[in-house]
Order: sequence, then structure tokens, then C-alpha cells
Amino acid sequence: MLQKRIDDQPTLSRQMVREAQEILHRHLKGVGLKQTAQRDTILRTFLETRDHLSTDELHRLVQKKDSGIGYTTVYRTLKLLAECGLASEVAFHDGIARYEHQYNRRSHHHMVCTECGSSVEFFSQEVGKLEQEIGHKYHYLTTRHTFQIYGICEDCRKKNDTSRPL
Amino acid sequence: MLQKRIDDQPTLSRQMVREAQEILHRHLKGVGLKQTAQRDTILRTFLETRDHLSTDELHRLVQKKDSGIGYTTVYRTLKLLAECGLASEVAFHDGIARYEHQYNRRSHHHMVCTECGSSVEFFSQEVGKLEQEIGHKYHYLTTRHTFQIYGICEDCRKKNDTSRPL
DNA sequence: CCGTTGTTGAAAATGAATTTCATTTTCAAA
DNA sequence: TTTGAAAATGAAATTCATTTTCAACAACGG
Repeated sequence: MLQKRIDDQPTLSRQMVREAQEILHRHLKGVGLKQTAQRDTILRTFLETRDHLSTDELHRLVQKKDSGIGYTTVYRTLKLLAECGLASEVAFHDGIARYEHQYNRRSHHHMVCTECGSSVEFFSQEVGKLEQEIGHKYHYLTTRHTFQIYGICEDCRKKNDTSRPL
Repeated sequence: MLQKRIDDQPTLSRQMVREAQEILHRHLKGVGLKQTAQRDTILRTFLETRDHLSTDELHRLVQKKDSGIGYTTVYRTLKLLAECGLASEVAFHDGIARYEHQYNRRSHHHMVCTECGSSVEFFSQEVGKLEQEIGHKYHYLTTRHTFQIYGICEDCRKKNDTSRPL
């Protein structure tokens, strides 16, 4: 069975949720913004979910808790979470921006199934080293990199295998 | 001075253009499509350019040769070129799809400056190996990967360096 | 409490990608 | 050649995620 989030706890502890909220509040204060019930609800909903969420998906989840919260606020809050390091954008190149937890997570990369859209996370020291190496060689001050592998997962290959009897 | 296309000839030889055109024509025949003057013009214009072109940019260049050729045809032809392996899409995370030559090129990756948008190509065996390794480990049939490094190039750092006298 | 300043969310705007459709062109068979 | 079915073309319209606008509302320092 494929796992989606390999190094995460099954659920985030109360403690971690509190810490994440503090990080957000500190960030808001720092840049002169205000803390609101909507932002807290959105953060908590985001933390409760393990997948890679699009703005639209998170908005749906948030609405179950408070149907008054609009898409725009979710959109803007995700940007805030990215700003203070709680979330990061992952681009799976299907035209939709997705976000994942970043707080307390190991650096990792994704392998994405182009049939069903599911993804596996994997870890590799080498990719980070390569960023350093190449940056140094060409005199770039590197800030980040993206690395994704695309393919077809075992499940989808089984489904599509028409050589076996029906 | 940074180079953009490290392993390319400065200009494509007549011979290579002819070969590329043959590849396109064979592909068209293979999938039951027709060969047209527009498609040939678009292919030739594409081959003459060394940069990573958006549909819009290629359309502008094509119009210099034949102002009657529309955006839609360029858009559709780029997809055809990608289908028969003459072009490949590169996603630099600025929301615009770009294409580059693929015919007779070594496998490579890009490091992109987030200030000026210029890019350097680099080569690494390891990235391809990693694709194989990880795919095998998680039972994916891998098809491709994307790897980009983002940072700030030397030129842009110099421009932004306000510590030196004006 | 009050006023300033930031927030909210519906709606509109944006912009690249894609589709539609009436017209024109290709090309294989006659 | 001629012909006609199938595909190509390109302007315009559409789609769709993202981003901005704006008027009403809420946070929070004083």
C-alpha cells in the first residue's frame, strides 16, 4: 500500500497546532496584520489534513466548519501561511497550485502518478547537494529547487492491464 | 558571461532542419494529419531560435515570416512538435508554458534566475539515476521528471548590491 | 468606547490555455 | 486534372484558476 505522508504523525498533536498558531500570530503582528477567527479556522483545517491541498479543496473543508468563510480568504491565508513557513506551494504541473505542511517536516520530494494524481514522498540528500554544487559552479545564489518524478503507479498499471482475463 | 544553450551549435545546419522536418512529416502521416506550409514555417522558426519560447513569443517570430499565421496554429503546432519529440515543454513556474528544442539534445536541467528570468542549463547523470531508483523502490513506471533550481544570478546580484557607491 | 486600519467575501477582472466554428486547404482516389 | 471527404486554419469565444476591487465589517491600540 502506498503511503502519502511518510514522516508525519497520523494526527497533529494539540501542542503542535498551538505552536503553529503562535507562529502565524507572531508573523501577523510582525507585518502589521490582524489576527482573525477566519485565519485561525483556516490554519487549523489546513493542519488537520495530510494531503496536498488546492485552494479550492481547502475552501471546501473550511466551509464545513464555518460556511461563511469565502474562497478569497482561504486563498489569501494560504499565502500568509507560506510567508511564515507553515505551508509551501508544490507544483504538480497540472495547472493547479497546491500547498502542503511545512512546519517541522523533513525536506522531501514527490513522485506523482499521472493517471490518478496520487503522490508518494521520498527523501534524497543528493538533490540538495546538487543545488549547492550547481549554484556554486555558475555563481548563482540559489534559493530553492523543484524536483518531481512523474509516472504511473502500481495500482493504475494493474487497472489498465488488459492482457489479463477480465 | 552566462551561456544559455551550452551544447548547441550556434545555428542549426540545413541538414538538421531537413531531418527535423522529416520527423514532423512522418509523424503527421502516422497519425493521419496533413502537412501544411504553416506547420513547416512554424517548425523552421522554432528551430532557428535558441531560447525557451512561449507560444506567444514564437507566434511573434512566426508572424515576421508570414503575418497570416495565427496564434492558434502556433499553439497547436507546438503540441505536435512535442508529440513527435522535436520539442518539449519546460515549466519555469511563472505560469507560462515554454518549449525548447529536444531533437539531438543531451538530457539537461535548468537553473533559473528569479529576478531576470534568464536560465542556465546544466547536466547531471545523477538526476536520471535517481528517477530510476525511486521509481523502482515504490513500483512506479516512471516516464519523466522535472528538476529546476531557482536563485539569483551574478549579474542581478551586482545590480542589487547597494553597498557599493552609486 | 472610538477611530483608524486591516479584513472580509462577493463579484468582477485577469490572463494563459483551449475550444468553437465557418471557411479554406490538403491529398488520395477517380 | 478533378473531386470530395477529412483535416487545417484563425478569429473569436470560452474556460478556468488566480488575482484584484470595493463597500461593509471587525480588530485593537489608545
